Amino acid sequence: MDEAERLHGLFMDLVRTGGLLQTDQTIPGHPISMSQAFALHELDTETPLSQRDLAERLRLEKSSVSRLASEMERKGWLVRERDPTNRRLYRLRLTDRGRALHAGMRGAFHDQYVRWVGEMTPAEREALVVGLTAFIRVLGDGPLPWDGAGTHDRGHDSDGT
Amino acid sequence: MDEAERLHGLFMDLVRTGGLLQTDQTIPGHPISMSQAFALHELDTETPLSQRDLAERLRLEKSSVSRLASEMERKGWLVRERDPTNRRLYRLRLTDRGRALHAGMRGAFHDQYVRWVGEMTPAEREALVVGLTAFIRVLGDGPLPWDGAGTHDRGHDSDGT
DNA sequence: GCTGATAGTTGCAAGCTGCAACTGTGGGGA
DNA sequence: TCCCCACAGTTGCAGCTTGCAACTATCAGC
Repeated sequence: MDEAERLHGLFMDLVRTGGLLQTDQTIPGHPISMSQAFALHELDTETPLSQRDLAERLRLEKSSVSRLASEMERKGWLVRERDPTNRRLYRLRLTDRGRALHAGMRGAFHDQYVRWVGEMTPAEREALVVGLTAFIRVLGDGPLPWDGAGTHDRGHDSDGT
Repeated sequence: MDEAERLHGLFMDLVRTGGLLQTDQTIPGHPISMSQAFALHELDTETPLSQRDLAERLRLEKSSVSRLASEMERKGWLVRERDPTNRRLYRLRLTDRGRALHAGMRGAFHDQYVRWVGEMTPAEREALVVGLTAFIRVLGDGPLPWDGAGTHDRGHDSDGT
């Protein structure tokens, strides 16, 4: 079996074991969706992003991000102030509350990560970091297979409709 | 920065770069959802599973799997025959068509995996396989942080409702 | 035969997403 | 200066998937 094959299996397992199919992923104790959590992560920096920027990073449609940001603002996790230089743009900035939430989440996850890391050998840890880093680098280069990058029109219609 | 911290960042990147936030993930050329694709993967074995089994592996609610299986049957990818020994159970079996679809998908992905693997050094490839294998092993042991495993009732309501 | 457990189904509501159409702002050319 | 186009963001709409709860069917044990 070649390495590509093995990777395929590994990722299937990862998604399966990680329960990544569920759509309601929330963080224990926090009524927050996956997207919101990632937005928190992306926005917890010095330089404020625009919604367009955020959409790009999250790989979401601008309208989704619009709603996302709106909801997060409603919850008091961020503020949307217009960029004085270009009033078309928003400058999304986390509030203290937003940063605190992010920190809390990080903490909660940290424990879990420590537990996981603790169950791996040093060699495995090292391998995971190295391998994953490389993989993400490679991932970022080309288009993704599920981005419709390829053949949305190949002949064989395997559907039974 | 400790290793847990680094892992956290890596997984954030993985989800982000992998575009795992989108919900409409489909395979190019095949009108198939993520869950269906994984079901195909799980069912493409010798021993037929019951819907309950499939639900467990996919970490989905039985009702979701019921609909999933029903839809896949409608598309002609599998048949649901009752287990003669226990007629409460279904025995989900892929049809030839279902297996062919799975094989086609594997093929399509294979190309992508080969491309990815091709852009990594042998050491990185090896590391990814080793690290990911270990991680999945560890993942499978304990509960997942987003399974509501913990505190759905901790005091501090960070929500602003 | 009755009771309780288990597998699966269905009604219902919720959440998130993309697309298309629309508003508001900014920049450049006539 | 005025007009037209590009770009950021918003909203209406429909689609898809999910979980929960209530219900049916089957089976096992008393």
